Amino acid sequence: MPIKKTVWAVYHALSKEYGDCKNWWPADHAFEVMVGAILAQNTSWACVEKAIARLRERDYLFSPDRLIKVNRVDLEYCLRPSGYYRLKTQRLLAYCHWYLKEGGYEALRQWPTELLRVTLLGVNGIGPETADDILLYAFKRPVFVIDAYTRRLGARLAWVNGKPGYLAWQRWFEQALNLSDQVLYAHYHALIVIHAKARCRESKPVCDGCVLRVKCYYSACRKSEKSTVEPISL
DNA sequence: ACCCAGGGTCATA
DNA sequence: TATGACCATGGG
Repeated sequence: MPIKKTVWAVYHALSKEYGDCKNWWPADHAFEVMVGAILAQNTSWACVEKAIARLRERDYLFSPDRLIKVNRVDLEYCLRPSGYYRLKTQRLLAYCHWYLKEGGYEALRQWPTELLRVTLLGVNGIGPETADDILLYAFKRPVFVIDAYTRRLGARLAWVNGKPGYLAWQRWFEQALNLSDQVLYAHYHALIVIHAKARCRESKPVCDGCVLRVKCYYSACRKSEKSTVEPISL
């Protein structure tokens, strides 16, 4: 089987296992997605939800102009459960100021994806993955999100060689799928994360009569073991 | 007591 | 350009 076809095989297998992942990124509106994307940096979603709950209780989530007026200590208190709370308070405020300056969702939704992406990257605290989370789940743009799980999956299936950078990973997935589709990308990313968190121990066949298997990629390999990890045979 | 989380920035070499 | 320190709380 051609390597790139296996990308579709994995998608179909995971899709069969976990369904359509409807509303995997829970949020009432686009701005809430953006807040979640910043809070989720290197943090488990359960912790993010606690912070979101605190924000929602105080009715801070509805709009950025509400958020920037909040007392800083109060905002830090809300974000505490999500970790890096001082840092994330800073980042969230920086993001809100940029967002308002540019005219909010109705204005930004008109921007072409590439311009929106580079501008997002210019906001302090917004890196490539956070920017793509926002583009994909808030602005509904067809960008494939690359996170740690995606890299591990790609590495363990020997889809890639060496250590490509973020954009190279992204290009690889988008070209392998050969279909620029926001719904597909959102679904695939959700499936990768859900399957990782399931901590599936046993290798399992991805399709009938196909030797492709997916091992657990929840945690990173220890440095001492890195050289011993075998790529899954195809 | 570890290890890890739906990362990003900044200082060094 | 490529590592490393740092950010910080919470769950397994």
